[in-house]
Amino acid sequence: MSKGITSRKENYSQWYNEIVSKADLAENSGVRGMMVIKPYGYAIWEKIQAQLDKMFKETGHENAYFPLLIPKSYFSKEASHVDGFAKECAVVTHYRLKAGANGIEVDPDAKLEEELIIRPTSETIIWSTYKNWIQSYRDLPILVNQWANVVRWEMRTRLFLRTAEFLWQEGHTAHSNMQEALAETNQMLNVYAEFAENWLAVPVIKGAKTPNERFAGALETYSIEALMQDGKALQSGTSHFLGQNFAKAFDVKFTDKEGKLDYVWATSWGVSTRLMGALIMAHSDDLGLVLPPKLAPIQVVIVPIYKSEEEFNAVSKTALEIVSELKAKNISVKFDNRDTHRPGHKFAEYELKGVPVRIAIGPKDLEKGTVEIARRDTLEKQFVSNSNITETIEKLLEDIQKNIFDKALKFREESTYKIDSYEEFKKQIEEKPGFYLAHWDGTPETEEKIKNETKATIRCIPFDAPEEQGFCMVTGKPSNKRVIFAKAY
RNA sequence: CGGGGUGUAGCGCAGUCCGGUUAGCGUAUCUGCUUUGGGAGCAGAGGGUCGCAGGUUCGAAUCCUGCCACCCCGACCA
Repeated sequence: MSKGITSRKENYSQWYNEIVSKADLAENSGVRGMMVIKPYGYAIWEKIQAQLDKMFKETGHENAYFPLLIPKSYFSKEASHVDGFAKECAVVTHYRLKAGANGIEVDPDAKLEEELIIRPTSETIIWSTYKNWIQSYRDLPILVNQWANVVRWEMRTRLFLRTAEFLWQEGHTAHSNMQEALAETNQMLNVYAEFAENWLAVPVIKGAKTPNERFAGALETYSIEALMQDGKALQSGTSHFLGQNFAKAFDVKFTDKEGKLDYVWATSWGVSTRLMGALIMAHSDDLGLVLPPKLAPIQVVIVPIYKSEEEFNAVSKTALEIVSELKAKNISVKFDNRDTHRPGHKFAEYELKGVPVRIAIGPKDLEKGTVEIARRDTLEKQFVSNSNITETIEKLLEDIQKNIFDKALKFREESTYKIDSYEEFKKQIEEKPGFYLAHWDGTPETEEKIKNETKATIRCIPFDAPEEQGFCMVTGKPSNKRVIFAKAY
């Protein structure tokens, strides 16, 4: 492994790529735009999954699984949905190969009568199924989630941030009335925000998308928006209020308490492996990945320092005692006893991989009855007496979790600007990318004009934006709250 | 799909303009010895369809033709 990585200042996107590859998170595969998630990266994703899954179940949801392939006819039932996804769908047209003149080839006799779409999202197959599940208000609500992969044929891809195939969860719920569906949409956005802030340690802004940025087929799209260290926004989770659009498209009606037929109300919500991108870009530094302790596959690593075999044995004895103490406290710990690498190499390696806490034990420590404890986020080191190790580490893990959140929040606050002049906006968003709070006249035309001229888009209309009379920075028309503009991933 | 670029050892590259030893360097790998409190040192070894297919030539990584792949920049997007 070559030493060091490109600094953020030097080349931010190269820095990102190097962290992904050198921290062993993922790599490109033989299929353009599709990634291999490596064991260390997948271990983080599993932790993300485990926690979200728990939160979904706590809010009454159940997991299920729907097919990967969707008949083209299902897909085309909801008009705006088709418009939104048509250009990035992979299509299955045949079901057999045969040996041909140039090796293996598609058997032209095995053409499918109806072509199948590889799901870019599952609303259509799910609503065609829900039709059979729902007759009465007694069948509602349906609160289902699925963990799955989806394919969107992206032209330009980046590991985790935009890949042609990605892993995600998609929740699909059905309700008997609008209020309940809207409440669900809100609830799940709150679940995402809580997860982002308390687990990923990434502060997010909750808000509504403008019509331009809405999910294809939704009446409302809510999102959580995070700010990355280069001043670009990353949409980190979305929750959609679908109204009765899909129920109408798939003819899903139920009989209410009064015996009247009505269409079912729907929501859908998802987060993806893109969260890994958020995690990386929010906290990491020029030495490598920085992981929040709550999601780190290895929370503590122990590096032995020794010359002779006797020294190694003595150090190991202490190390193994610490391992069992920490394990008893449910802290994941690795004792790196490889003899093939020297301590300095290991230090650098675990910094690159973002392990939150490192313990080094050598002969000098054994004499003094101490160990050296280093934290990844601030790089501070301290010597701690053997009797206080577990306690110190428990506190340290909490501190690190909190500290990286605070740091990210401070960065976001310092990179958020109120702006009223469009001229100023155009200049500043180039020089100092970040969140720009500005008045907007509410029209898609103005939003489009700003996008074309600056590449910045409205990330969301924040829920907590205070009422404030002002004037659209472009057209001068009246506006009563500020929206967030930023360049986005 | 438009514009630009690159394909040479696992990875990163030189060599290509101007054809000519056995295709080289860094790193990684393997072996041995010395090392081990911040990415070890020395010595030795292994590893190549030079993107693919044709052509020109006594001779092609190098020149010509066609094809393929990947990367960057745009249009589209979680």
